[in-house]
Amino acid sequence: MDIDERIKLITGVGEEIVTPEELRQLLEEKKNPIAYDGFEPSGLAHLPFGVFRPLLLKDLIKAGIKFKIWLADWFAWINNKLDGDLDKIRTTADYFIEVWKAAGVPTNKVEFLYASDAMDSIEYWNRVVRIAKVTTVARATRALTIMGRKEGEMSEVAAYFYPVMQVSDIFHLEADITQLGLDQRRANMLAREVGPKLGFWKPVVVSHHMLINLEGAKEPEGLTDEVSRDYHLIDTKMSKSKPSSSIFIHDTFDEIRTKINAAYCPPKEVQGNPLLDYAKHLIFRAFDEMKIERKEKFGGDISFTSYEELEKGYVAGNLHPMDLKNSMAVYIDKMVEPVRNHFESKSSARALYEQVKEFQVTR
RNA sequence: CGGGAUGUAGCUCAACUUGGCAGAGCUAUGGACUGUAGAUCCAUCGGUUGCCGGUUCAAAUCCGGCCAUCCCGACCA
Repeated sequence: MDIDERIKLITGVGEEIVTPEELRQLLEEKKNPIAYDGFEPSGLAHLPFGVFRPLLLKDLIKAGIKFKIWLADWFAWINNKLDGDLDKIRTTADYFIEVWKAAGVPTNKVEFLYASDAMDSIEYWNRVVRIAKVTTVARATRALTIMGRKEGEMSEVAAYFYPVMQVSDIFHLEADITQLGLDQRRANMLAREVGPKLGFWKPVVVSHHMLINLEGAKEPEGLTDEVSRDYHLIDTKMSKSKPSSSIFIHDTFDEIRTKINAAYCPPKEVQGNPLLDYAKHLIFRAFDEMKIERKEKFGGDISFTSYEELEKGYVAGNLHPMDLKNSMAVYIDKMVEPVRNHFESKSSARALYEQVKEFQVTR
């Protein structure tokens, strides 16, 4: 595969790439550059994690990327996920791996690493301190939004370890590319700034889209300061901790249909519309065509072969929200089904699922 | 260790001074209106008033003790 093809694949994954020029240069230098994404093992797997992420990964692997999955157990601990109980977090990490296997992630091409395995390394902490020493308190404070919490929710000094440790991870994992969600932008930018100062490299940042939650992004473009934009993203993204506005890989077809039906979906409007968001980032990434069945009185069946075509039809009013919803439930169910089934049929997977589900309830 | 403040519905808070059926807003749920959702209107759910005891016919309210959180100070560095 030539460089242009590889770039095309990676560009398709990145909603933002810093910088495209550096990406090209990297691909020219390395046949198999290393990329990573980190996850706090917290609750049950939802669409962004169990469906979307594996889809992106498929293209990255195709492009020759060597991918490292960072199970950020210590980070979940710092962030008080699952009562800050490291045992529960470790169990959830194992469940996460199981989700990915079920989702068809080739485990021979992806490396799973636990953060806690690196924590007894003096080099790691030496690096953390060096990063902390070239980072101002103000800068670290701004980066705290990567924890997905707002200012009032954080009161522990431990939070300040989070961004510097995350930057340290990048160099620990020897990542040429940081391929995380757009909400992790601040840590990655910090790494680019700090890397060269400390004799490391400047990672290329390929940030993927954040799927929006079922309630939609209703706020009318608060173009104010950067922090409130971060907050807006935190409020808008599909989050495991807000079950009512998320779809999980364990949801039955009926549950999916009910949730989709209750989703925010203003007619003819694209901005902040979760249904259009899923069509673009899930359906057309996985399928070549989206078929929509309608009764004759509503215009009869219709089919779209690209997102652009669908969006055009929606804006023009040729596609009613309810028809889109009905079809969406079927397609999402199709995507979730293999993962859901895996946890139904394989007993060891089911046991993990049951445990993690318990953690949710206890919370 | 000491001083102060706070603790009431899932969330934000009223009611405490002067004891008398524990309330509002938001959220949630259900209807109305829309061929979805949202918005709007209507209705409903929601409570061991942090815990234990005391005074009283009657305690969220007054008194005592305890617990938790926050602020300030001291001790120790």
